[in-house]
Amino acid sequence: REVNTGRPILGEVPGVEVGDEFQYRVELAIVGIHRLYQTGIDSMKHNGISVANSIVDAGVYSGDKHNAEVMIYSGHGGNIVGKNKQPEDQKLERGNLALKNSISTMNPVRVIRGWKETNRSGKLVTMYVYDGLYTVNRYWQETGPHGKLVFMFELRRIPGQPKLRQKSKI
Amino acid sequence: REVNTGRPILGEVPGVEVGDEFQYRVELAIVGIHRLYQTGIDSMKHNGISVANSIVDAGVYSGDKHNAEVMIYSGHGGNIVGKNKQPEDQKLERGNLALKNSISTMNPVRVIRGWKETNRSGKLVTMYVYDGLYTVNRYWQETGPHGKLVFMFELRRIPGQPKLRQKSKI
DNA sequence: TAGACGTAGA
DNA sequence: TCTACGTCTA
Repeated sequence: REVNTGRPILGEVPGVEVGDEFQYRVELAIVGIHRLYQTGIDSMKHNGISVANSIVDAGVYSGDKHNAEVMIYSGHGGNIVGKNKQPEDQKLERGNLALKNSISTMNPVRVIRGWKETNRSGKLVTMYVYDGLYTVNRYWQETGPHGKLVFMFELRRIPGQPKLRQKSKI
Repeated sequence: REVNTGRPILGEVPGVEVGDEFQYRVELAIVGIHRLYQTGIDSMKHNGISVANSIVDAGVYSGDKHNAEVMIYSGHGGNIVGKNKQPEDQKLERGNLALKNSISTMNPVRVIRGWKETNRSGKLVTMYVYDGLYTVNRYWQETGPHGKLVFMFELRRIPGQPKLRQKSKI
């Protein structure tokens, strides 16, 4: 089967339900809930402007927080993670701009959460779970640990969706 | 299905035949003919020394040549491809050392060849084909276009294998 | 911890 | 052309 069948989707993706788990980013791309292999913020043109349609929160940025209703998500860029790169202020472009635009358009954003766990082979694997639809409430800038500006986005889970309950481990 | 079931294999991999085609590097890892996602040279310990068990020739290095019987393959390291990196002399380590060791052990090395083609959707995709088993005959150093030393390996296809004939396009 | 002939989308 | 919360082995 080909990766990325069809156009990017805003909102619910047919056949994918809250709580569905995946092991690889490529699976997210195949089922269509997040097309990008590495990038955390996926975006698309909607009525002429770029809006976010999905994000992956792999829990790698210290500023990120997640509870049942509200999550705080860091923008990308500025090489926060990168090794031998100089950190820079994040810019309001690409995914960051898309997330900002989604505040006014109030479009649903799919949220996928990732975490690490040890499978029965004793191997550390990354797991991803589809958390459901969120809207973006607001954004601001913070100074990161490296002294450079980082965008922060607050998202709120759209009410009425099934509660997220992790399936049995492996 | 998990990536990398079992231990690395030297020589033929059950279920994989000359001419079998793949679209993604991850598929090579899954079937077990080349475990590494990006690295061109896969190696393993055999009788205590590191030998090469498979290589992927994606045709990206100008020094590489391939005909029906003999192929010339560049070593890795030195950031030949990298963008904003300074090129360096390649070192006789990792995959380069493994390929050199395979000269004296005369162990079979699986060769996978890659190329780019346009599918019917008009999208440029990379394809890989399993070419069969080779032995490493000799190696030497050359000065690359960037003025740094590059290892070159000459491999010869083991006789008696089916001829490689590409399957029909898509 | 770092390296590697990856991938797709902007 | 370049970015990106990848993913593996050593």
